[in-house]
Amino acid sequence: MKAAPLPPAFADGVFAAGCPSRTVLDHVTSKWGVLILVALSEGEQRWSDLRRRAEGISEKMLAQTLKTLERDGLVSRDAQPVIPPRVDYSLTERGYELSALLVPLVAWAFDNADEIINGTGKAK
Amino acid sequence: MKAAPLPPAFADGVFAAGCPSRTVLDHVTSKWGVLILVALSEGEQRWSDLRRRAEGISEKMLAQTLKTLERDGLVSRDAQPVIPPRVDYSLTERGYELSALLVPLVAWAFDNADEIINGTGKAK
DNA sequence: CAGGATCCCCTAGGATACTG
DNA sequence: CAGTATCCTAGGGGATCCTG
Repeated sequence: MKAAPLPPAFADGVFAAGCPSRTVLDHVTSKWGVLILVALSEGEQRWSDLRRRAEGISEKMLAQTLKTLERDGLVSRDAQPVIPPRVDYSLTERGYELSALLVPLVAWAFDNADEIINGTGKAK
Repeated sequence: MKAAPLPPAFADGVFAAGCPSRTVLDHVTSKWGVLILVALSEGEQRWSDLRRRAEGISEKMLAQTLKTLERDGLVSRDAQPVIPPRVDYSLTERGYELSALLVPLVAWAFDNADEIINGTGKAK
């Protein structure tokens, strides 16, 4: 099976141990990173929305993931000074760009999950 | 920022705790899974090639990653009964399909890594 | 409501040595 | 060459309690 590989320009760097892309990939493809990014691709959402949306996520991990993504400039945080507090999260332009790549990946995983995990038929 | 979200059909399942896609995503977006898949998108490669290519990977993790991907039907293993041993790895059709989604992601990470990590300007 | 702060566990992942 | 077998640890990630 031959393929559409990485442009040769990337071929060097991407596999290098010290390449910053390693870090970015780690953040972005972390257990919850993907889900949060994809969830936000549907538009601005509140903390509690995300908490319920990404079923199974702990408060700690939601906070941590959000903070990392914010530092990376992928997610923007809008805290409103009201009581009770209200904080909305949304994608930055760059985050949106990324989510456009992530959404097809997640959709693919969803489509193929059954066959991959349960070996339900080889057809495709 | 509004977006091209997941088709509503996926919206439910993907975020559910028990969804098999969680497992698939974990395998595929694992630290080394992405790199191996992308490396193989360039064509069949030997164990030792991959070991050198994915700079920093340990033998243990290479073996483990390859085995998981093989079980998932994404990578196929071709062991030739010669001395010294020679084993080639390549993508299955499904793995190839997946790599087509992964390659742009890695390329994006590579392009944006510097600005994300070092905050080198906001321009794009 | 939206988190911080703590404590703790588990396992992904590294290092090293050995083998068919 | 292409792995397995062991041992070991950093930190990803969960549970719980606290607060502006």
